[in-house]
Amino acid sequence: MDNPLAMKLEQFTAFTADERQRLDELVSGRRHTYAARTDILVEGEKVNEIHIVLSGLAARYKILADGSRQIMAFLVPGDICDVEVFVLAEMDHSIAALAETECAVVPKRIVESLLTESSNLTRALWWSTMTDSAVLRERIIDHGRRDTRERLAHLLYEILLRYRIVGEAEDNSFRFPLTQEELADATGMTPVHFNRVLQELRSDGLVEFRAKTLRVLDPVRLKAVAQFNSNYLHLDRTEAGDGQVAERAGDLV
Amino acid sequence: MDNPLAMKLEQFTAFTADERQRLDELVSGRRHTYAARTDILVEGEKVNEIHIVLSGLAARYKILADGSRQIMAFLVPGDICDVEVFVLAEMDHSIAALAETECAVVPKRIVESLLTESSNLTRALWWSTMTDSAVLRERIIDHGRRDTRERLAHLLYEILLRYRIVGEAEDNSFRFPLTQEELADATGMTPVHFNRVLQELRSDGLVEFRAKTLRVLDPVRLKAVAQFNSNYLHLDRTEAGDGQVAERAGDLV
DNA sequence: CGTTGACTTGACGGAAGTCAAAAGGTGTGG
DNA sequence: CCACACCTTTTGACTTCCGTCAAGTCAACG
Repeated sequence: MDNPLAMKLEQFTAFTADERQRLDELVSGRRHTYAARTDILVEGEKVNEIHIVLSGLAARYKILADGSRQIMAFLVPGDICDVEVFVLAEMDHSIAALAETECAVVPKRIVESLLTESSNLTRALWWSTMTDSAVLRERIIDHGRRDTRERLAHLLYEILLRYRIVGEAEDNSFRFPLTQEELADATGMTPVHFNRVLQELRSDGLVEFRAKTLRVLDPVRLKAVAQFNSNYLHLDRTEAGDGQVAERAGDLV
Repeated sequence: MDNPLAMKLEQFTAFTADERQRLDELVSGRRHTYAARTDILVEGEKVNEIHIVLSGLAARYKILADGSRQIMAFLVPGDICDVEVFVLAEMDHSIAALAETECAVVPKRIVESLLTESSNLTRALWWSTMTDSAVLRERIIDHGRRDTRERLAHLLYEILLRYRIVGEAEDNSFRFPLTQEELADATGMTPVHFNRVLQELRSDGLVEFRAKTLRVLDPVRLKAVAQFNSNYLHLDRTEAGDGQVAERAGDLV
């Protein structure tokens, strides 16, 4: 099986055969499959393993007092659910599997020993954490200063790139198994209004979203509508020095 | 002079005399004072030092194509502007001093060597980074699912706690030198609407904001209005085992 | 005393929320 | 294999919150 974590981290740096093997060991140990709409981690939980998404789709979320939910981030294959376990006492938010989701479950001491052995892997993990933060910041911009149409376009374009990186959207079409209500919870809209905005993007010929599959029909115009600038995803791999740009994300960056 | 970085990190763990001295060295080297409304770092810049805010107030922001600005985070004394320099090629957003702001400017190799020497300091830096992410997530919730009144209350209460941690808001009152327009850019409102929301909080006897000073008149009710739960700031210092809870933030947590 | 920048107020418009119901899909059990 | 229940998506009518535009006040400062 391919290793989405390694595929993602290769956007940052090249690995030696040994490092690559370490990354493979990381995802080839214990695994757990979470059913659709079940929690992987809940707010307040003390965690002793890290969870790496291998397939499926998960989301960080919080439920407020009035029952409303905000999804703060999506976790696609290759994403790590809980790097914070190394230093934080307990989860400050929950993570749910939106569809059936398989995770590698790695005891934190395994990761710790791996980090002391390879500074390159340590740096790759830092890179992953820093880009996760950049994605959160971009979400704040989405909510604060982009109208709902731009906001949805921006989120979908980002998701497209992230799926491309792990090789799951070769033809700009990928399995995206969630409901409009869940996307509304991520974009800060009501389901009703979300539906109207989605219909706009559809009738403009930008995207198609049917049967749990998202197809981006016109990436160039979608990117323009979103005023998307991919710099915050840090896909340029400058260290490599070979001028190679975001291999798998391709011309969309 | 006191060391706001150390004060903040002590919320996470206790330091040995040696570690404490290392932290003091960190802020006692080269310094730079930035005038109000000048950039500390700009998007696209390649950075080779880290900047630690010692006094004043700064903000992470991005300007969009239509000229609107979104402030994604405030940087108060003790906050680090750019941990990402260790792995990211260039800044994906800008940081501006909102008031006159003094920063410690530390070459990144100094920090790197410090991190290899003390795993406790490394963990403290991780804690700081992870809580920064948690703050970003909370901002997403603010924008996505809280109305403007709750959103402003939430932001102000968080800022109050963060100033208390570094010893600058003993009496729930602190210097907060920015304009309503800047706060509007942080809360995703127009200046006009921001002004009305602020007036509401004022007339409810919750806060006072005059002469660049914010005074929280009724922290208990402000916290209730914001539906504030401080868990995401991770001020509990569980490792210490002495049951000591958020010393300087005190009863507000 | 006039200029400037920040704050405030009012009137109005529009984007998004709310409420309610209908239509379309999907899975399950009889 | 159909019927039913249930969930998701869609549509319509109405409301509300917030943005927009414009003018006016106020304090600081040269």
